[in-house]
Amino acid sequence: MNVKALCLGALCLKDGTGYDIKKLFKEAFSYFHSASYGSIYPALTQLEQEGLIAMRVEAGERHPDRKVYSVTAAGREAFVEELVATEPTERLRSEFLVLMFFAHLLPNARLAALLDQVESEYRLTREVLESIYDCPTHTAGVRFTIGMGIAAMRAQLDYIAAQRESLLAHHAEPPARMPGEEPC
Amino acid sequence: MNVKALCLGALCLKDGTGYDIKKLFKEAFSYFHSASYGSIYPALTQLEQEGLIAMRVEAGERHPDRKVYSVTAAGREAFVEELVATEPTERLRSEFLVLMFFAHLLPNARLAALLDQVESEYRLTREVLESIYDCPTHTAGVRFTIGMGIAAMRAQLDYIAAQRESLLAHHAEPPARMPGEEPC
DNA sequence: GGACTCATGTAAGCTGTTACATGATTTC
DNA sequence: GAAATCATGTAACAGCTTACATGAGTCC
Repeated sequence: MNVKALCLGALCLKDGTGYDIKKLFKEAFSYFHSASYGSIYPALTQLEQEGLIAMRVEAGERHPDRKVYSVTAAGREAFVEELVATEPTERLRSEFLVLMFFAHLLPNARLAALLDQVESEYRLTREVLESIYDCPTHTAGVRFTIGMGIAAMRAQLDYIAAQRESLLAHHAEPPARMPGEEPC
Repeated sequence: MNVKALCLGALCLKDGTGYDIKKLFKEAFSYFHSASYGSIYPALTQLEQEGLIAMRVEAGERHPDRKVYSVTAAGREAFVEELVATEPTERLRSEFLVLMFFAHLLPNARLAALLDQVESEYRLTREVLESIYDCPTHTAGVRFTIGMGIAAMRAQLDYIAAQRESLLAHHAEPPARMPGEEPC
């Protein structure tokens, strides 16, 4: 599922502009996907050319002109087809865990700062997700994704809190390793 | 941190071939990063040209010739510099959660199958991580990353188990929404 | 007056994947 | 005899990000 398909999906929920879709990526989608204007606007142009979405211009009085897109019947059908064919893959890309993997190469102060930073980012994400969880307009599926994010954030925060002390205390100690022992 | 930097990092742990590094990505790194041969081999060529790693050929008797790379002093320095300058960003890209977000567009059977599939993938990941957790050669940092993966997998498995019934029971029910109510 | 929000787009370029190409050895 | 593991690489392409370019309105 690329950005194009996700824009189509976003418009299946509600008509909107490229700007609106970007907001959706920053808010509801943010825990599991992201996209920049540089991919959203070209995607919308293409979708329109393919007849999967339709565009109307709303002249602005107190704001710039908006190009409001809405999904067509063909577009809705195409999106459902795409959904059904999509495999539930996941991939995490965490520079934080890369840094932790090589923690023995970092100064203690930097390590402590990293943990602080990530902790506060996780906390913020958790708070944002918690604040939108209870909205009555959410479908069960939407609520499931938000809840999944909250569960992950909580577990990761608990884990960091539990490990912090021992990690900083033992930092820079070489691993206990017998001569000739093979790494596993 | 791109694949090139991570190859350099891998060689800071232990000399090895491109094939060995790919194995590291499939095993120890797999929870938080990935890379294919198509990016690893060109990265090694470049790193060698830059003098950050050195290559020797081990003629194979019972296997193909291997190009074994090892990090140079300059390479080790460059890697530490890169590490210190790296921000602890994270991004998840989950097609699974996209599918769940649009669950109301999927048939019930497909939804149930998705949950089964993801559950068994999480369980497998958790088992693999648990099986490598106790190795005495791990640094504290490496153990932290493995533990983080285990904590996340456990939380996500618990969450799916807790939500499954109600999700499938209420599936396809329209969200309770008052006329004129704005989505949030 | 400054910062933030609303609003749309392009172009260059980075990064990485997939598919292809090859072939020996080892394990079941 | 089949499948998996070991081993190296290239080329085409997908896909996305960053930086640039522009400008009005609104809130503090």
